[in-house]
Amino acid sequence: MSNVSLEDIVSLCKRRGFIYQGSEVYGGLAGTWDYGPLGVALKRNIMQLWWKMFVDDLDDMYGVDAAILMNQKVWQASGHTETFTDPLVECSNCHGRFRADKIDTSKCPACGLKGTFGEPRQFNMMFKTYVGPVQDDNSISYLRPETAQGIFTNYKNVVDSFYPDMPFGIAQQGKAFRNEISPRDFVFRSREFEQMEIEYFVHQDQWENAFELWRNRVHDWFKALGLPADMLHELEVPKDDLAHYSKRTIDFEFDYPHGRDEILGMAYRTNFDLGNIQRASGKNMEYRPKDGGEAFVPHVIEPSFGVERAIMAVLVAAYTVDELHGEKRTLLKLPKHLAPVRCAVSPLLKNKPELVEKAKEVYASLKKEFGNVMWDDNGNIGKRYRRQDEIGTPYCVTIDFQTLEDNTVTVRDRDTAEQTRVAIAELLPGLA
RNA sequence: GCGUAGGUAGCUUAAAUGGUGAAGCACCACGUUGCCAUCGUGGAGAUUGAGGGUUCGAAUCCCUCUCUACGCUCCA
Repeated sequence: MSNVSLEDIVSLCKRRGFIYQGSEVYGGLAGTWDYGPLGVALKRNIMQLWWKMFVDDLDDMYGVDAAILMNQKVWQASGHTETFTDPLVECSNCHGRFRADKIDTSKCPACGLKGTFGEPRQFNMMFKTYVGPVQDDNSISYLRPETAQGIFTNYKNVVDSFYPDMPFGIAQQGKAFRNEISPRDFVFRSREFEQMEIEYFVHQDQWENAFELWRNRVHDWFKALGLPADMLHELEVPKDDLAHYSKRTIDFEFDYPHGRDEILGMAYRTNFDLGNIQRASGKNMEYRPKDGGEAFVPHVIEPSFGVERAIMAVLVAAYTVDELHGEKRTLLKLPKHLAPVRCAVSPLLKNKPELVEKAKEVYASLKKEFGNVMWDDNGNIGKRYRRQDEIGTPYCVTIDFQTLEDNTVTVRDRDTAEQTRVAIAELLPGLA
């Protein structure tokens, strides 16, 4: 378990503009969260890092961005339509829940009492909607409950356009929607969330190699997020618990404030999905090796990342309370490439026009270079430092009287609170 | 969805058996302040989660809804 409470994280996120309750002015909407200025910056930094690590920096990866609304046949072929729309009944005594079409509803199979079931209700994890003006069975569509199918449905397109060597992968980032029974634990389980998913296509004989390859890449990812190894755990999902199409799954877990829980999952899904599409669509999903070898329907390794779960882990790992000059201080020790604000610029005193003017110059030049630079002349210099500590700004640049004489500034380090004098000309490369 | 506990200013908390809703921090303005939450003055900010009811009078009592936390349940 981590030593920070979920309450601390939620409070800081709201107070400092990271994450707010969705629809808050109207009393909220369960399972939805809105990102404020700092939150969206952190989120984008994380997603961009992922894209760079797993698409741009690799030779065997292709990116896609599929539509959220998909032909309902996608969800029929994948099994979601069937498995997400069961009629359920609940026992009013023991609260056991059962498929109304699978049991004798006159008696509860769990507690044995009679007449405890009410009317069966459709329990549908997929958000249903109608596409087009006519609302009938043919126009039904769903908000995707996972992004993976958008990759599978484009597998053939990517092969036809690029004819990549096997193995190769397709990556996608995007929203997914699930009507969770009980959203819980801040952004950990919500009804609208963001996934980053990869389907890595291999010949069946190669799946174990690919599994290890991605297992290592996942650990590189954790390292890039600055997550300490002792807060991360691999859970080898027991054979009995595996989905019927999976031969092996590892849940990567993190020590969240609410307990040890999944941060991402990695599954060997065999050729279940492409096989389903081939059957349902009648299109040939076979890959023809360039060397003239036998054609085959590729198997896949699927590393599936949750953005919000990564954000939460990053915040939890970064959240630190220490003591500085006899005062308690809260800081986020975010990796600097993830920090929402790269650096803050301040005049030592805001009522000295010559300091303010010089500081504005420095601010403008840094802003031009990094973009995410914050101007702060509120209160006194100590308060500004503490405020920046709390949002994880790695550096604070202060323009003082010596700056006016020799064009040097002080750069104050978030973690050590140490200050060093740096020539303005050296500032850009120093902060990069 | 079920059970339990809650929701008071941006945050943290006060408000005796129903009787004008406060404070600290944060925020804004002015002054002060030569390097780690200075000090002073002034200001703004709350139909007490929403809606209804009881009452002369409701943050407080009742009902409905909503949101959050915890336990079940659920969980590609």
